[in-house]
Amino acid sequence: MEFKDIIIKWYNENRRDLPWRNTDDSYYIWISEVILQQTRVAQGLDYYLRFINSFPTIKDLSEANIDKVMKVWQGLGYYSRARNLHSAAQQIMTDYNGMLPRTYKELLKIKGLGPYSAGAIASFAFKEVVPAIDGNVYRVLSRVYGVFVSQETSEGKKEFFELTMELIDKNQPNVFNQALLDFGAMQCIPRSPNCLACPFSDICYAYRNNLVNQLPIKGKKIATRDRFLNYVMIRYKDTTFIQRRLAGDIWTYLYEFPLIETKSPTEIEALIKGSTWKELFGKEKVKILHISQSIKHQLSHQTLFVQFIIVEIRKPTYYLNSNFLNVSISNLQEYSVPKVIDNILAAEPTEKYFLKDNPTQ
DNA sequence: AAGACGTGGAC
DNA sequence: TGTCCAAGTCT
Repeated sequence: MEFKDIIIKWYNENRRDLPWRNTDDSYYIWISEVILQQTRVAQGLDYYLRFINSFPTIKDLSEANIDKVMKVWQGLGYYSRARNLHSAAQQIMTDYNGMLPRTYKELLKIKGLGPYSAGAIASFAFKEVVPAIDGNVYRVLSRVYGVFVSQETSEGKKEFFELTMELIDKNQPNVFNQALLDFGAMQCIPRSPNCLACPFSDICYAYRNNLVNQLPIKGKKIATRDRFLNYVMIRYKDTTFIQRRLAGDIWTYLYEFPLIETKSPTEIEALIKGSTWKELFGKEKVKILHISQSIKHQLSHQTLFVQFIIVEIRKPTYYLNSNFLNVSISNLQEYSVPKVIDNILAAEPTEKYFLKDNPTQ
């Protein structure tokens, strides 16, 4: 049996039943592919269901408020995906007559779709004979065929693309590509794969040469830096102040409380003396209600130390009113916030500082 | 071309 | 506890 026959046979016996595989609608396949970028099925499944329920068509998505889209995406990470989906939907309405383009080449022009996703959509939805090469495919092919060039180099990308084109089943590229994905995700897994139960064990280069743990060749790891985020949750009557994060940093378009970022852990006394505090509050009286513990939150290449300072004011400054959104505490949940803020709001009963009968009032 | 961009599960 | 890394893309 050829490679394609073995992997498709394995797929027919082991495939996962996933909602985006029970549809031919390219919109749903598109959404699923974007959600699954760098994201496990278990993590993305609920988001997929909520997303297509909230935005059933491209038109719905294109007409939706970006804040609503971000709210549905809240907690999933890599938020540029949600922004790109939204703007791509508008791009498709104006430039593509409301229909997702049907070829790999045209799909590459859609915001948020790179070589993998364009190949996945082109093959899954439109049966185009084109590879859909992701981390799973790199891993399977590098092991079975002993490919030692890193996938991150342009040389490696070319080599894997050509190898996949040789192996692909031209009569059913959709089944072949999905089979390769599932095989990598379920059988040829990164650590401790069960090679004894593998249909390729007799031909697998890595298994025969005891190199399963050395392949695929992985790039260098990235350095992480520390950041210290001091959030000032302001109580003004039954409202608080938030702002939307701008582009150029983490969490673009998510909301957050007034932020004082420092280069090192900083005591409240120092924060009060700083310029941001003076900007926020001017000469108004500020009553400290609560200071939370510092929460450590790990991003892919930043270690965040996040602290909440809950304060009460009698009168907002002009600066506060003009630079922040004044929202009722009961409406706070309508706004998309980073996971770490959501976690703190859930863990600490912050609302109690906003209750009318609060003894501190 | 290399670094930025989230989060959570597994070991 | 720390490290890896998962259906990648963008700049």
